[in-house]
Amino acid sequence: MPFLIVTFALYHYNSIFMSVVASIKQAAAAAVQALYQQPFTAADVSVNTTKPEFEGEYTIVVFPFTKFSRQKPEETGHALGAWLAENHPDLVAGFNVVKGFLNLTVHDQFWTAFVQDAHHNVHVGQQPANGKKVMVEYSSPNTNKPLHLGHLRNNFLGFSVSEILKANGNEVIKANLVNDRGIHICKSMLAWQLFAHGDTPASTGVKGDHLVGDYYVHFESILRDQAEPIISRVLEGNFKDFEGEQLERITKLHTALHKPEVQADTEKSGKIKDEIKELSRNRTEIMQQAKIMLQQWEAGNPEVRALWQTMNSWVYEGFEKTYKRLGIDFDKMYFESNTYLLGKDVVEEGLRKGVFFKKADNSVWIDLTADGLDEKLVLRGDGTSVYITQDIGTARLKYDDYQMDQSIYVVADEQNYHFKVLKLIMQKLGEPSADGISHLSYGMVELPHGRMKSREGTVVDADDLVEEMVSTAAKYTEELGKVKDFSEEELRDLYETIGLGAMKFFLLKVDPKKKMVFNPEESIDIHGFTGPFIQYSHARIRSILREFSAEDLSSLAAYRHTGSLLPMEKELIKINEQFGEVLAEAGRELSPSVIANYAFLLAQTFNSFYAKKESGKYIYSVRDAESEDKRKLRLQIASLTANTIRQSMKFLGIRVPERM
RNA sequence: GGACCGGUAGCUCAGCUGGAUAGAGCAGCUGCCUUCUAAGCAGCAGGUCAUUGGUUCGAAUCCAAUCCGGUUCACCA
Repeated sequence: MPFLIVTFALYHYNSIFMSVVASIKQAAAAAVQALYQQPFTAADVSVNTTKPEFEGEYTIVVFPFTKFSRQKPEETGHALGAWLAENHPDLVAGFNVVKGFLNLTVHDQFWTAFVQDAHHNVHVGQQPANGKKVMVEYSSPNTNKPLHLGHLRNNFLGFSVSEILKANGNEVIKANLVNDRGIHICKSMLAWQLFAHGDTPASTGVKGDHLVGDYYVHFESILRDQAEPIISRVLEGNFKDFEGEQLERITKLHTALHKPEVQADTEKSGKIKDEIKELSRNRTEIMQQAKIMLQQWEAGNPEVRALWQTMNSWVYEGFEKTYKRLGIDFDKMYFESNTYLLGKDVVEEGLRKGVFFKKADNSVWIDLTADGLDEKLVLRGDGTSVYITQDIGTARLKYDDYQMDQSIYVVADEQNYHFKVLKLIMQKLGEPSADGISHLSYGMVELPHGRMKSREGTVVDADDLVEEMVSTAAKYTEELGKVKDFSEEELRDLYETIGLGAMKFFLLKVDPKKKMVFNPEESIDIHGFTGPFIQYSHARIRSILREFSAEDLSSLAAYRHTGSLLPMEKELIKINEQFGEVLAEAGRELSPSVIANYAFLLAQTFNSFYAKKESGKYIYSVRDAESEDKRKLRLQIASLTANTIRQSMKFLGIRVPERM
């Protein structure tokens, strides 16, 4: 019979302990093997938390066992419960069976041992190193404009997932692939050249990324002005702005637009109009100039390169400030100006291997129709790269740099198709990095009135938003007046902690794959399922602990409660004990929202514990506990809860204050 | 049209590897500050889990079909 490792000795914070749920599962699997000689593993056992109306903490569903027990569910439950109570008396103190559910009462000693060892353990719930290396690429901004709301979800997700993976024992490399070249930055450069009269961040006092972004906006407005007459000419049937292939295309579009079936279909006609717009924009003088500038950049024109260097450096200075304020960091920066030519050699190899094929115009393709996708271009006829070519090359570069087991791309769900294709191509090429590629796809952040559109000026700027969140936090805090003795510096730090906490929590509490609506009023809320609620709960616990001396608190490490536990004492310890499982699940699912939900439950449970009143008395009072033993136990529980809240928020990238 | 994602309370979301009477927060309504921090707590009210069918001891959860919303299917990045 396989013996089980469920002893108190395991509860030492530098050793790996098994969670209660895992222990129960393993014990139950052993029970089934012993009682019914069935090969049953822990993973096959379904364990739930016991509903409050029944006695016990965890419940084993026994229906699956009745197949081979050949007994009624009740009888099977009793047999299983009796076996567990006899063979694991340390774990199972008692049981009852209701229909097909075996409710187990975990031995109080299990809980008290956990509190003793975990209450001051800053590594609670974490896993030791597992030897796996994971790269998380996130943020990946363009250098022509400042970060916006969409980037915030990306940044917080990427950072949080990285921290969660670290806590699960992985070595994590946080990477940022900056899109620092291309037509977009040339637009900013050109507009700056034409209109800035030499203005710099230093001369204007404008943050670098915003200054560059302002000229991008300037470019776009001029482009709009120049494109308008061309568009109207086209709509009137005057194509004098076009020649060659473009003329052919625009003529076709114009004809199509006037077909009655297209006129009736607003979606179709809208698409055609969009294409006409796009073609017209390309014919404007300013766009032509920008394109020339891009060619000069590619040819290495020293003046263009110098301007590019300068303006990018302004942007990086701005980004640096924003990242720092957000509490976001990276281990490795990649720049597209270094990677945009990569991938062509891989395509050559693929061509030789027969993974790709050439068309008559010399363009290179891959046929993915067998995989339910389309044919996909990987190299243009003139030998230049497309988006995916770069990504193929960059994937190889990253792997050459780090040989990681997994490479996670934090990118919005618009690009699901792209990453599916990328992984497939890498697999067909037999690249060692292929199987580790995964796309952490997240839904777009929308505003109450719809999607953000930069051309319509509905983009929410990240810096502005942070500023607004922080000042709102300041306003609330001042109204409550609880920290009047704080210094200027302490106050500023507190406002940052709360404002950013509210924003990060708001963006992380929802399942990443769901698109979300960003409602400014709700995101600033501090009540209910919010960051500040959890921060407040932490501050309150710290305030309780502050009543006790350092000696009092340090003596807790040697204390183990031996009496029985009251219901909410047990409940709180139980929830704290689940943190390890929660952290593991968040790692498996790459989902910070799992932790956000957990942290809220924990804070909420503590608040109930704190406020529980019977006949006018606070029955879980720490200070006025009914005995010295209970006082110590509750100090441990309070300390444990503050610790778990702090840790869980840390994995979301959110700080918790001592007072607020 | 194909592929992928979503549809759970008035609103925003948990729950989805099948388990007991579907949970939170917000908004609405009641109470509770001579309290270890009321940014809190306790309670009331609010549901055809998009629809239909199937699988089984058991379905919000799995399967199929349908309906609605989104994204995508560029020699843009």
